[in-house]
Amino acid sequence: MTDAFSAAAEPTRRRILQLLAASPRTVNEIAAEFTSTRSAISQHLLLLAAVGLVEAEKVGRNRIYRVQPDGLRRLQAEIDRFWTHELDLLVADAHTLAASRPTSHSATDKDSR
Amino acid sequence: MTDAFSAAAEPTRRRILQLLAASPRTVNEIAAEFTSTRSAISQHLLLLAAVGLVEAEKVGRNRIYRVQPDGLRRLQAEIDRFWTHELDLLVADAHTLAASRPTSHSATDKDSR
DNA sequence: CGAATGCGTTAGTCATGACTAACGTATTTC
DNA sequence: GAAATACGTTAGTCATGACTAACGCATTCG
Repeated sequence: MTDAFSAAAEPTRRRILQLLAASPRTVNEIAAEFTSTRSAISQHLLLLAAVGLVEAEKVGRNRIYRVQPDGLRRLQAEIDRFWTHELDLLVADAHTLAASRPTSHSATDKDSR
Repeated sequence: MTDAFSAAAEPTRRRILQLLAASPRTVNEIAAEFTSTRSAISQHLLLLAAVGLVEAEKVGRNRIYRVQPDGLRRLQAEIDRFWTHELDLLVADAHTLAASRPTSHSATDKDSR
């Protein structure tokens, strides 16, 4: 697991990143948002730190984790590189198709979201 | 593995999606781009089809895979939902910081990429 | 009709990731 | 200084995913 894309894709880590983006937190504060143990969350945090998506600041006996903006920018670059021109065109096609065929299954599917 | 985000994050599947976005292909044509067996690629394709990111059209004894634009749109929506307002702000900060502190560690780190 | 081709399927292996429990360490509190 | 707190660390389990090999089915070709 060396790339930020794969690291950020895991559902638990996605939530962690969103929590930390809202505001930096300690490990216990983060773990309080989940049902699994603090150890599990700590390991997720260490992984996120290993790929440079978060960083920790030790203050007293606490470790305050925060998102690392530069790592986040790398993640965005990875996603952008994946989201090639062709993919973009296909999505655009999906939009126009959904607009022109409002009664198709894709349109109802869109409503349910 | 039910969400498109996790499914698309796997490196091999990322490449498959990009290949299919450029143009639809048969399983053998796709497998030719990789070192692993056709079976492995086929299973990746079935997984991608299961989450609705690709679809197959049977023509003769070939199965032509193509990206499913609607599924791709769902993936984009998932990524957008992950990429919250806060994450966006942090990335914007990274940009301005990189511009204002070109000699900082983050700037040299950027150069090495 | 028999051989070859294109794929999906299945079984089984191997590596890896997510997790818990127990422990060790630094720091604060009393 | 002893207990409590906040972590990281380690070991070990369990589930899952990536993969190969072998097989089966349909389709095309000779």
